[in-house]
Amino acid sequence: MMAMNAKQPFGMHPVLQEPKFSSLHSGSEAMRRVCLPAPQLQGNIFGSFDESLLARAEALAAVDIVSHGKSHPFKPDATYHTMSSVPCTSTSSTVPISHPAAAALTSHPHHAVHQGLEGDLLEHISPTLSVGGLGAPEHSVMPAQIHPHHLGAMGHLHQAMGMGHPHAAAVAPHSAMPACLSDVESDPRELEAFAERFKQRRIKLGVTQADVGAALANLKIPGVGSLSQSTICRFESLTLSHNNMIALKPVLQAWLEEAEAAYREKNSKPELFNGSERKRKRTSIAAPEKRSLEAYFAIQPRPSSEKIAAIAEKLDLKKNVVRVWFCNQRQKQKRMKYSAVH
DNA sequence: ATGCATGAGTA
DNA sequence: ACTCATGCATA
Repeated sequence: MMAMNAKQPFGMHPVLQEPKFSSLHSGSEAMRRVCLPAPQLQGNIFGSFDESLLARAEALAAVDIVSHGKSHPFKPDATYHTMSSVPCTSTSSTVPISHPAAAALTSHPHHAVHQGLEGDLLEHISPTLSVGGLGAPEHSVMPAQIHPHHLGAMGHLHQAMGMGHPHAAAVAPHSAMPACLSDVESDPRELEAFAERFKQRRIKLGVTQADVGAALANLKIPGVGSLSQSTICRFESLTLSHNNMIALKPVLQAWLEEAEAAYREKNSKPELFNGSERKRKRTSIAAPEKRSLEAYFAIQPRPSSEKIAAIAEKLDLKKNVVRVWFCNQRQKQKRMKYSAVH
C-alpha cells in the first residue's frame, strides 16, 4: 500500500513559519494564572524540608493508591517498555526519513484506511470544500502536502481570533453590533454545546475525527492546516484549554458547515453520485512511580530542577521524563472540563 | 481516548 | 525552563 503520507515523523522542517500574528499569549496566560488556585505557600517549606517531604510524598503514594479519584482505579498499564534508553530527541540523529518519497511509501496506515472506508464521502466532500464545487479530484488522493506545519502560525491565528474576554455577559444590549468583532462567545456553555453538536453531526456525516482533522486543510483558511485525530477528539471531549477551544471552534464550525453543504448537494444531485523512520516509542511510567509522582505533585506542582532530579533518581526515571510529566500534569489541570470556571 | 513528547514563543 | 498547542503511539 502506498498511501500518501500526510504527516511526517518529527523533526523535519523547522521552517515554514509565518510571520505569525501576535502573541496574546502572555495576556491569557497571565489571566489564567490569576485564576489558578496558586498554592505557593509550600514553596519554601518544600525547599527546606524537601527530603522529608519527598519521603512523606512517597509514603502517601504508597497508601494513597486508590484514593486518587483521578481515573485509574487500577489500570494494568504497568506495561513499561520504557525504552528510555533511546533518546527520542528528534535531533535528526539517526532518523533517515529525509526522502519525502520514501516516507510517502511507508506511511500512514490511518489515511490509507480511512480512504478505503470512507474515501467516497471524503472525495466528494473535501474537494468540494476546497475548490468550491469544481470537484474533479484529479488525484483522488489526499495531497500529502496538507501539513505545512502551520504549527505556531495556526495557534497564534486562533488565539488572535478567539482570544478574548471571558465576560460577554452584559454585552449586546443593542443587537446593532453583528457580534463579529472581538466579542467571541467564549461562554463555556456555548462551547460545550457546540462541541456536542459538532460531534453528533460529524458522526452523522460518517466522518471520523481523523478525517475532520485532515479535511481542515482543504478549507484553505489562512494559517489553518490539518489537525490530528487527537486534537479533534479533545475538542469534542472538551479536554483542551479554554483558549484552545475558542480558537478551534470557528474553524471546526466552518468545516462542519461546508461538509454538510456538500453532503446536501450530493444528495440533491443523484445523477452525479447515485450510485525509516524510526517509530517513536512512548515511555510508560509504571503505576507505583506514577503514584509517587502524583503525591509529589500534590505538595509541589512545580518542583525545581533539583527536585526533579531528586525525584527522578528516587523513582529511577529519566530526569527529563519526570520534568515532562510535571509539565503535562500542570497542563492537564488547566484543561476545560474540570477547571472551567463554571 | 489518553499518555508522554516536541517545538515555538516567552519570561 | 516554562507554557501551550499539538501530535505520535498505544491502551
